[in-house]
Amino acid sequence: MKPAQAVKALAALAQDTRLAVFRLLVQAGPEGLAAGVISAKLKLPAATASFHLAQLASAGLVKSRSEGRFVFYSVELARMNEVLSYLTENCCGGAACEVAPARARTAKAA
Amino acid sequence: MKPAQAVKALAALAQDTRLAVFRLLVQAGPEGLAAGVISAKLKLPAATASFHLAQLASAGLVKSRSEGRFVFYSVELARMNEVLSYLTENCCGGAACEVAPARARTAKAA
DNA sequence: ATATCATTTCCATATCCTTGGAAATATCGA
DNA sequence: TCGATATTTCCAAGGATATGGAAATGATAT
Repeated sequence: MKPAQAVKALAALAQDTRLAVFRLLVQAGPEGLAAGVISAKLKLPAATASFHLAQLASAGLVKSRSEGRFVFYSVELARMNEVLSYLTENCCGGAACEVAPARARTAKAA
Repeated sequence: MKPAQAVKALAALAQDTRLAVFRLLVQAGPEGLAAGVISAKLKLPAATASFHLAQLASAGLVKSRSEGRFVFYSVELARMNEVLSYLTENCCGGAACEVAPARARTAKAA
């Protein structure tokens, strides 16, 4: 996963409404939820929900499937995994993140 | 970790320059790097680097320590861990995320 | 004290993001 | 076909973020 993709995925999750949508879809499982159900559950105007779902989809974090006039959205766990891997590999000391509870000591450097 | 904090941390990382700064600091290890070194390495104006460092600090992802007229920034791995935990617990099917891997390219694991 | 260097704050600008009503599109049922 | 329902696209505010020059702050050595 390239940094640009990681940034896009992180940005997709870095917003209250979208994070709520994503969490809802995680709970919903593989079948996902219809767009209308999502906007109803989160009390969002349809246009707003649609906008955020499009963002999440564009980041590869959710996928959509049409069923009649409904559009079901569900999470792409594989993508989420890639994001987590990216963060673990690039933004922690590798596996160190699990191990080091971070309590650095003072030192000098140049 | 509350959703609001998670959003803030994710937003801090969801920006090219800041992600680059953070990754640089991860590589730098516990001693961190002086603000000037960071802006030099990433070819950023001092004001810009300072702005992004403040964002990261405000999200709790980095901390700063003054040494003379230098200010060293270093990562807060514990915080990063919290973010990863949050994502794993809330944005995957719990442990399910580990189990459903990406068949795309899982080349570099640690 | 003063010149110098490191960093931050101030501020204006440009750009991107979010929101949601209204119109458009698509599907179903009768 | 018509009318109701589901969802998306269009669009226009309003708000939030990013950028970087310039001034302010803080620290050091001489």
